[in-house]
Amino acid sequence: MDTTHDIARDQARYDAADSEPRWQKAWEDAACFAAPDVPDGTRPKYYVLEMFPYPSGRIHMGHVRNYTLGDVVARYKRARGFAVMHPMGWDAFGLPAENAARERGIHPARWTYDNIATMRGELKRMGLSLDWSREFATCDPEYYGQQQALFLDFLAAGLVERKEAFVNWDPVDGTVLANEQVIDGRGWRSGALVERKKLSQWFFSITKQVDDLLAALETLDRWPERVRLMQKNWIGRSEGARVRFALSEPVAGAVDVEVFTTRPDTLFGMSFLALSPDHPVTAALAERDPKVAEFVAACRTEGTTEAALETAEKRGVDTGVTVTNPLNGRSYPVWVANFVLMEYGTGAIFGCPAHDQRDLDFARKYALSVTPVVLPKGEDAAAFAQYFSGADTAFTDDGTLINSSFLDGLAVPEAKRRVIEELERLAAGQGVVQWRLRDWGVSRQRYWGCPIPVIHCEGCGIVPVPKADLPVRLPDDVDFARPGNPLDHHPTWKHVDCPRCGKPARRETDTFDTFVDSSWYFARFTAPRHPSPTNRDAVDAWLPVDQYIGGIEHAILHLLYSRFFTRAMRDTGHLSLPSGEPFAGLFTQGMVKHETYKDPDGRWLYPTEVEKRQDGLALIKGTNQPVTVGAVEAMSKSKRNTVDPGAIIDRYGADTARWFILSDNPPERDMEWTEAGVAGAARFVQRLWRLCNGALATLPAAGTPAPDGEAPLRRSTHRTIAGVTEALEGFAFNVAVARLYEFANAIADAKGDDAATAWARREALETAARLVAPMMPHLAEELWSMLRPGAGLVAALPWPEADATLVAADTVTIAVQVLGKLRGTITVPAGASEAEVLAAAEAEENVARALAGKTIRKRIHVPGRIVNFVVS
RNA sequence: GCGGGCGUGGCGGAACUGGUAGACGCAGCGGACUUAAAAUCCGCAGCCGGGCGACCGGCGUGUCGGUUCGACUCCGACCGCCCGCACCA
Repeated sequence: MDTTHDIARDQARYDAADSEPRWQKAWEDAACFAAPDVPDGTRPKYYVLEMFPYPSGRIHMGHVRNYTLGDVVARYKRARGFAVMHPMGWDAFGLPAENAARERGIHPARWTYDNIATMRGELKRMGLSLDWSREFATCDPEYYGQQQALFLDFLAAGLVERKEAFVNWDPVDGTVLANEQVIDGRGWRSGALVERKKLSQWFFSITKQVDDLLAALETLDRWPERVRLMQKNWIGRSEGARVRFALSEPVAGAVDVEVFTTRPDTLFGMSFLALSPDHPVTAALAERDPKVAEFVAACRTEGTTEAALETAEKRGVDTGVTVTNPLNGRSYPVWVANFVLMEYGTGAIFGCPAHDQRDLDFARKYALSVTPVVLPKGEDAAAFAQYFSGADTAFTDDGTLINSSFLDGLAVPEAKRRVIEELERLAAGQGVVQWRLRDWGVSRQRYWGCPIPVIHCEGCGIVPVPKADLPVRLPDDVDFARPGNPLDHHPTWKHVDCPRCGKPARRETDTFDTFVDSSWYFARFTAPRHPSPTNRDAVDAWLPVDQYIGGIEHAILHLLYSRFFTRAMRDTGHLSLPSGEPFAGLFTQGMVKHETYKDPDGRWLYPTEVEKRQDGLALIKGTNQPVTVGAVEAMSKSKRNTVDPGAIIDRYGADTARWFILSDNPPERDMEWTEAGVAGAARFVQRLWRLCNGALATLPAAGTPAPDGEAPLRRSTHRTIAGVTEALEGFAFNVAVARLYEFANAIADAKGDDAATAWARREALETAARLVAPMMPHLAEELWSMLRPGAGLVAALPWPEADATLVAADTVTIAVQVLGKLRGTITVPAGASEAEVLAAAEAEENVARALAGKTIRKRIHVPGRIVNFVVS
């Protein structure tokens, strides 16, 4: 290799490894990204937030994508004159830290804070314009202590309840399992069959706000439609009626059974009543009827896995008891059925097989009666009755009521109204709105979470920890060798005196669901060290978050809980936020995917282990062993199709990684990470730098007034400003990238060395530096410092303004069609009259040929766009 | 089953409010530079047909139909893929 040649080459290259840390330091020294505690009002505020990471150990490409998107927005908005809040922190409580403690003997706190240190370093290398002074981790006592204060206020305000609820109990490990730790009905670690166990737990009363949480979805016009839909479905509002059916004999004190139905209009088509296996009346019946008891026990043992639930056949058992339908006074059998859920409605239904598919399946199986009461439009009553003698498909649409006494002849909606009136008159039921959403259970029997600040006293009951005693800190000396919750078997921690009566009492040993931690962190960022949960001046000035960015996997729970929290915080005086909505704008980014590779033995290979040859064949690096190239899938450790962001930054620099991630496709879609794509991005970084470096010697001095003469490059410059601006405003980052590629081509093509072109070249290069800045901030600074030494940082510059007269074309190219088919184009002055345009169009050679011998019937002219001749 | 989204070259994708489909990039091909390679630069490139050629014609945005002077864009039906929810009464 020719060494001198190589050095010459290296000197003419942009060195990201040298440049990027330099500019990161320059931004830090100038405190470019520090947000004011309270915006001073001279500039509008803009709060950009990306979902904060769980400190799992290393950052991954999903983080890189997420934080790059947010950083583009933050830098762009800052340049547009906004006071920008762009903070970062850590969602630091959670199970993996406890697993590390159990598996490797590392304390959860140590593991977590070590990971945070690593990941903070990785994020800093990306050159993100974050205000690091606001950083916190949710496991900082300073943070979770304020969370405990919030909880106490919620408790006092009646937004918290204590109720019994089922948990997944692992009898071998003696521990509660999260749903994802239950695999095929067994504990993931012990393999023991998981039991449903009832425990007293804390609940946030999210259902108290359900109306507003649903209605306000309509106002979130900067949220993706599908997220709003998912929330809407999750909340699940349905209108119907509760109806009480008198039991033929009292059962354990109960004289009737209440059902919920959305189809009270079909009450005359009733065939049976079905109870959930978990219904209290079922429990009472089971005590005296072994058949019922046996059936209930059978339901308990299956039904745990979702797959089993889906495919489970409808089964039931007749209890021998009957109920009376309040409308017609007839008796119907009471069954216990496996498909009736205790968690929804009243845990009991009335069965109308003709108009509900599940009820029909059930009725056919047990030969129960089927009476049609809603006649489809245009159907003959007798024929319809005949149909139901054997049909397996229920009729669930609208129609006209039949066989229904006073409802006969009414349409379904009317019949519903009428029957509810009647039920209310009879005091046998009432119209109700039913919700699918249930209260949010927040108790977790775990160590690494925020302690729930209450004390259980035998005499006083549940006593809140006085605020002066907050935070209730997690003890450090915990034993993970024993199964179960370390807080529960800690020798001293839970033993405290009751704050009310002073007698020995017991601390709550449950900790909060980690979704609680992430439900208000965006508010805490506005005053992260404040001695109460929020500083009203700061939080009211900064909220709502103007642009929230993260993965679709949080579309329901995290966002819904946060929406609940801001409302609850408003009710308890911690913020005002009139809309109640924490996130005015939401953007959900797609996943980062990569090809998968396997060696001849079927083992997964990392992309770094694979070499792709020119002919497309893939081999294991350094060998001749063939590699099987598999599908492009979401990056995952198990499939080893991951690319380490650190390695990419080492090799190419952060700007290249950012640029590639933005350029590949629209940010809401899944992207494929490819080596060729990164290399292409790296090429552009060099090209832009070379374009600038190569032109430096010929540029006029900075600030020279524009000389006389035309330079077409100026039009490119100002059109690019307009184009990139429009693209960034619309989150079309891939389009912004394309405009900048075009611009680089235009700069390279403008070869003239006259004064006007040289001046335009400086303007173009300076503009390019500023327009790439949101996406490639380090390169932007480097270019700017070459073009304007000593002129400060791009990060502090306003966004370039497009000159409207240069954006507007002086000539326009107009397509000319004959009968809608393109026959040619003409170029005319921008202000040309219609007559001139039409004349030029008819004169165009190819158009003239197409028009020859035809009669023009109509001339359509859309100024600046098109001419179309209709001929015959 | 219910709800939602998406179908454009070899690939990712672009296209304002219905107005030149395929911008830009990746991969590819040809050329220049080089002893050679890398890097870089210049050029070609939807498909089919015709012409030595500048070019010309036809077809073309999942399929079929409709509205319109004109449809990737609007409407209807269908096909395919993806996502969410799901025994919710």
